[in-house]
Amino acid sequence: MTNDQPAPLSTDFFARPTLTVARELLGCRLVRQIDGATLSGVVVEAEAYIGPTDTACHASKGRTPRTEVMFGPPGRAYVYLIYGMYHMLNLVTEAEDFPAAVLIRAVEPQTGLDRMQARRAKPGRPPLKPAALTSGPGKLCQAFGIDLAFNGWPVTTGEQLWLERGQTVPDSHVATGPRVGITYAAPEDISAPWRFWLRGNPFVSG
DNA sequence: CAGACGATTGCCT
DNA sequence: GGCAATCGTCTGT
Repeated sequence: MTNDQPAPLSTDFFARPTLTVARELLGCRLVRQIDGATLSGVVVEAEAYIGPTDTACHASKGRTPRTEVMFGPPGRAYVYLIYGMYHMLNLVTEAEDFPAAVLIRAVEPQTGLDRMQARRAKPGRPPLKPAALTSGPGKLCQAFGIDLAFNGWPVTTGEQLWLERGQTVPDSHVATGPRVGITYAAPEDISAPWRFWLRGNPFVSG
């Protein structure tokens, strides 16, 4: 039978080197089904966190209840709470028992912007501009309704939360640089160019 | 069990 | 540009 719907990215997609996955996630669509609506956005910024020797990676401090998901099979979500208020969405990569993940830092909203607006709105404040809806890891989780309930969620089944291959992004459109907010890490990890984004895209967190 | 802190955000000066 | 918000997780007593 024919099927016009794009398939969710598979386990094989995530079971590769984390830098490769982070780079190739650019241009892919993040899709969320919630309250009978479909929200989606194109990934425009992502960061790689790679294994036990990467001191910026949570799992470098060992296997704990929180980091357990990163030691598990690829293609699952690693979601955690930061500063008591914001959720971060990561996708587990590489082989089982090698703890690594890609942090989705920003998406360009495509569908369901009104729902995102409603989720992000603050009482007594003017409506947010589209560029403010999902231009940060905490923002996009709030806009997409992603919280700790999704920790460990398989993003390869096409239910509730998944990714789809999008338009191929040429290397000339990709910029790389150091990761954001990891001042506690070792100098060589702070300077590693493991952040990827679409050059000039206004939805990048900056 | 107390205490420190964080892969952020948004309000305030 | 400074800084408070707010809580799960981890460390050390």
